[in-house]
Amino acid sequence: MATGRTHRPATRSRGIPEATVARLPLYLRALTALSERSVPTVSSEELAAAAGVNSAKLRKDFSYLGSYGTRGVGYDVEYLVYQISRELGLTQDWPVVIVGIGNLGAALANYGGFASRGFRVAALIDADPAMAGKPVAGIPVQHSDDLEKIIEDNGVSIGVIATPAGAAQPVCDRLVAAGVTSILNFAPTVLSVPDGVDVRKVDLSIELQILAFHEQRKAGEEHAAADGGGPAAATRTDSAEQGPDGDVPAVMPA
Amino acid sequence: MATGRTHRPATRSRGIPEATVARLPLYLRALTALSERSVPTVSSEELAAAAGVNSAKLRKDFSYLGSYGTRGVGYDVEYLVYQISRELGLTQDWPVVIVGIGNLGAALANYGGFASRGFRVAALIDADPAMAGKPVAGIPVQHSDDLEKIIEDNGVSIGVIATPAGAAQPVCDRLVAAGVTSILNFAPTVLSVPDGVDVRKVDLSIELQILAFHEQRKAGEEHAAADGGGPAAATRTDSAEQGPDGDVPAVMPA
DNA sequence: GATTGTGAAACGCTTCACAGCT
DNA sequence: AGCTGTGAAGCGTTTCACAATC
Repeated sequence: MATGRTHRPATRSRGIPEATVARLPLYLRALTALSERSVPTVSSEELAAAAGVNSAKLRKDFSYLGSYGTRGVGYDVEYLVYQISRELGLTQDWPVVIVGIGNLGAALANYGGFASRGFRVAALIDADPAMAGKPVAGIPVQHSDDLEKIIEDNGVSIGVIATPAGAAQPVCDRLVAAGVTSILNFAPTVLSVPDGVDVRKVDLSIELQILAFHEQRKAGEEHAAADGGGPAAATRTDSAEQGPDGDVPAVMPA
Repeated sequence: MATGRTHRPATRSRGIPEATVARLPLYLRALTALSERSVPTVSSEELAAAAGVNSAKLRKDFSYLGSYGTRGVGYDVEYLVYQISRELGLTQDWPVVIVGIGNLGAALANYGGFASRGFRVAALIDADPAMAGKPVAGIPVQHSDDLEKIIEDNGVSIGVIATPAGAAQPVCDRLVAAGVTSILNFAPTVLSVPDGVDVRKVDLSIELQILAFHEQRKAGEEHAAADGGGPAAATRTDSAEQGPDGDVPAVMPA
């Protein structure tokens, strides 16, 4: 029994808040860009602007990782890249399978951002026999009959589902049964998974609907725009938050 | 003058919390499925399970929209579908342009979830002259030289950016200059936009990195799994949250 | 008896503001 | 003088628990 916590108090893994975890990849991207330009150090202010968050939040986030900065100076770029990579588990190689090689699956297979972050597309899987053997992004597509074997042979623990909605749950079940414990779901369905499996989902249509909501509001609000006067109008909001990142990611501890 | 709030107290548009707005599409999807099966009413418990949230949250969410349920009975499915659609602005037609017709852009163009939700792909735009005229998802690709004209002619206010990272900001600037006020960004960059423009972003690699973080933790935690005994092990977590939905969407009021 | 709608408590995240270090 | 690291306050969200309603 040990601690006896049945449904986990909330997902804060070893003291790092989920909201912070969700931003680490953002910082990492900004830092990588700085690193490529051979910038040696950054202040929280500069890095925050590059990542699109505010500096107090960034400093608080980093404080959960440890004291990696130098007061009066800033953060060492290379050192931070390493620390964040390590924290995210990107110093190791993650074999990933993509199931469902339609337009989206192909796009994912071709996406450069994976390889550069420690993710390796170990296999592409599709249910269509006509696809079998056909190379996509230089990787031959394999038939879904062999899904279990592929997972086991490659030691895959992360699976990406890019199938139509109807196929997602069966595919998910097979992935999990074969040993996958993290799933990124692009199919517009709620997946049921056993305890210990994490699911994250990306739903393209949902994002558009949220935009439509705000867009609709704008149309019905032709006043605040006109009365503030002209001057401070077209200023860019460089450091504002954007997108579904100020997450409460709710990674399903399941 | 009016209220005099300069930088918006936080993005709660007309009393509906952002977190709630982000879940409305989820409820809508579940309700649509029930509607297709001709289910007349649902309880908060049932609908919550179908949407992957808990029922208290769902009831609270609906309470912001009004009192649309009947105590002792539940919610009328058709009525709720209508109310949520209206709230999200989906009863009107939203012309959308997709810029960058690579693998991802093509996948988006072919994605069925748009059309069924009031979104209409008004145009596909790409910078490659070789693509011009080529039909993708039945829509001929147009050259980006004509971007401004396309936006204006079609009255487009929502743009989707699926270009490489380097092209995203220039494309964004042109979209905004031409009148687009909501942007869904798939390029791995932070976009700067003027006030009044909303940006949401979807970053495939970030989602995987978050999964990797949790995956790494699992590997170093071989104890809670083994000692709880066998019985209650393989139970499905049907109603748990999943993915980046328990959002604080942080739609950039910009 | 069942189920909604909602105050109030609990929780986690963000922001402030400044002490502490270089 | 400059910038980090962080307690404490402020806010928004979730959850609880029960009165109101059918």
